Amino acid sequence: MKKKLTINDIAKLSGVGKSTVSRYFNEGYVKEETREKIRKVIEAYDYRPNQFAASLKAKESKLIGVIAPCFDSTITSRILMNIDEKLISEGYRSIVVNTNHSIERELASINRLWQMNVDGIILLATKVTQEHREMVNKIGIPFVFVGQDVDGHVSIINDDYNAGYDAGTIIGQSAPQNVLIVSVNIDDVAIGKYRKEGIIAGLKSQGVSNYEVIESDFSFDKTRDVIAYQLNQEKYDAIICSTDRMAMAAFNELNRRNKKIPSDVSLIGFGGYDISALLTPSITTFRFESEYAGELAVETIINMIKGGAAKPSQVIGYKCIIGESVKK
Amino acid sequence: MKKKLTINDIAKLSGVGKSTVSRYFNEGYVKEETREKIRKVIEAYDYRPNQFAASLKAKESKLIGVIAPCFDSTITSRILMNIDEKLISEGYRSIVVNTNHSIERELASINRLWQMNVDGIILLATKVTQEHREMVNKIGIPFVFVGQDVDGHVSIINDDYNAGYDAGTIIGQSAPQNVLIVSVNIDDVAIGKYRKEGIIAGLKSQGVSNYEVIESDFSFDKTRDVIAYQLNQEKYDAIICSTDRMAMAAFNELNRRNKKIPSDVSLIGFGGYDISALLTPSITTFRFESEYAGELAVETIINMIKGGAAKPSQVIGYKCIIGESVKK
DNA sequence: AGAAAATATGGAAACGGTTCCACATTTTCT
DNA sequence: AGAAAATGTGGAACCGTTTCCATATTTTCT
Repeated sequence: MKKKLTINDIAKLSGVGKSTVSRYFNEGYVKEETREKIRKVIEAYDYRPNQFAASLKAKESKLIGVIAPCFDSTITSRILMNIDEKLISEGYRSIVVNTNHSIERELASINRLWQMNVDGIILLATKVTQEHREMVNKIGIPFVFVGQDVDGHVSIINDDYNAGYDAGTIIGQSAPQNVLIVSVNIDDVAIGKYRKEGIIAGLKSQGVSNYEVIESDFSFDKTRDVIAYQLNQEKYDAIICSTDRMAMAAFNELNRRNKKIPSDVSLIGFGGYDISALLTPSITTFRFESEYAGELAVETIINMIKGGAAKPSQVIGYKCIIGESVKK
Repeated sequence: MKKKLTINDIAKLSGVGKSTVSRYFNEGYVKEETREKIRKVIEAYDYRPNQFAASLKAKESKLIGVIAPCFDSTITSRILMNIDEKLISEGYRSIVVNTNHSIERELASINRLWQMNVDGIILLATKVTQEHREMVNKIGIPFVFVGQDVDGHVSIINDDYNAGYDAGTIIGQSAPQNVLIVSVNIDDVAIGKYRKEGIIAGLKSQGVSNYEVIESDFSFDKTRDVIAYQLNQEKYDAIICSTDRMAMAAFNELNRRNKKIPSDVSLIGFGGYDISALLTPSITTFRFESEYAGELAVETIINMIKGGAAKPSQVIGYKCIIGESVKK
């Protein structure tokens, strides 16, 4: 393993002081002539300054920590990709951490990122606890929550209530006899509360009051079990699922029971997963502008880093992708 | 923003030298009594040593760079998740970078990670160029390729030929008249060459020689277009797709044409995506042991870091997940 | 009991950069 | 032309750690 060159080596090789080389990289005064000498050496040896050493003395590390609950959700990867993209275009780098839905690992990750001197942290949140708030206050670096509204903190949130309302309305318009709403624990306030409340309000707006709410988690298997159990108890002709993955579980269970969508049962989901469009029939779903969420998160955090005042919470929109899964 | 404490502050606060505090963290001689004093201070102020500063002096950064072509593939997130998991359990951290399928960004990422002093890099590879080889040689840190066999370098590879062979055999046993193989560019040697060659050999083993190979990329849209075009030209009663996403494109196109699977056309894919099982009919697919690939990659790279001799390439297995998409 | 080994500790020198400062050279202004 | 301003440069200090070394102190051995 060849030894890595340092700024000192470059300085010697090009016959200038190390501070001049440093300035070369950080836009300080360097004469064109000197600049050229340094450029040649750097190119010849393909030298790159060590980021860690740089951020040790400089206040900025140009590093943003991004914490995600998982990598295997369409939405998550969509946001992640856009955060990454935008971050790079703004001259930052990202460190992505996967917590695999563990709250402890989430908190531990915040600490680890902090140790790494990141300039800020973006958290793709599902459940925000008191501990989160305390930790955010403690570390005192710019922090942006995506997906959950955390009062007193900066967050980028989906317009969950209204998307829910629209979904409820669409299902309501199909004049269902009995609606099953598959939601999640209220710990996830955005989905378990706002989205759900929107759905219910939407249904009511169409005069539908015959509905039942059951709770699942985001997993396919659990959701299918929960729905299967519920379908054994009672008859439904419409199912509203909190995410597309959950809608897929419903889809699967309905297929298994030979229920036709939408003639027997209408189905609707949230997320705008690509696959929703692939199924036959395709599933009506709500797609949040996650690309925009990623971008906005980056803009917001960079603004905070630069000392700008941040608005506490910003809402991103959605659009309905109409499929064939709702009865006319 | 509260000022971050340094090891010096901790040393003063607990009345010991900073080297003692350092030893406290790095298992050196510290008397139980002293240890206790330090522990108290650290806990009171919730101090954590700055990783960057640490890795500046110490040879190890305990950081592994992981480069992925995207985040939105089932396989990728599966591998990523396991790499992460295993890395943490081994006392390392990962820096995950998404290159969004851009070769330039891939090369740039290698450089960036190198600048960050990572102890090693794991690359989830699709296409490996000469530049890759040169760069790997240049940076001289442990490097593991996952998914592609790179001669002279360490790689973890799928048993593509045999999986292909089995797929070919299964389709071959259904005695098809005319088979369409949807492959990818040979730049992706693993899939575009070995997997394809395995498929063809498998078909031949069952006496099938009536097949055609077309080329697509990994995207849904392109693949559907390519298949649609081909179906306009000729009649096929079996389609073998190189990935499940591509199989989904075929699925979609066949549905659109009212072709029944498997009675009109048999369909088979690779990857073991969850959704393959959800479709009706479910699609027969080959699932590589990607969890194991992740683990193995980590074991291998840590072994290399510790100076152990690494075997050039290790093959991971697969299993066939039988669906209902192949005619008996 | 005395020597050798093991345990404990703090000071100082790295690590590879950035930045402050003092000073030299060039350009611009009146 | 001379002063002021802008440009250019190198040395030294510093960022927050680890590690080497010198030096105590304690334990173990013969």
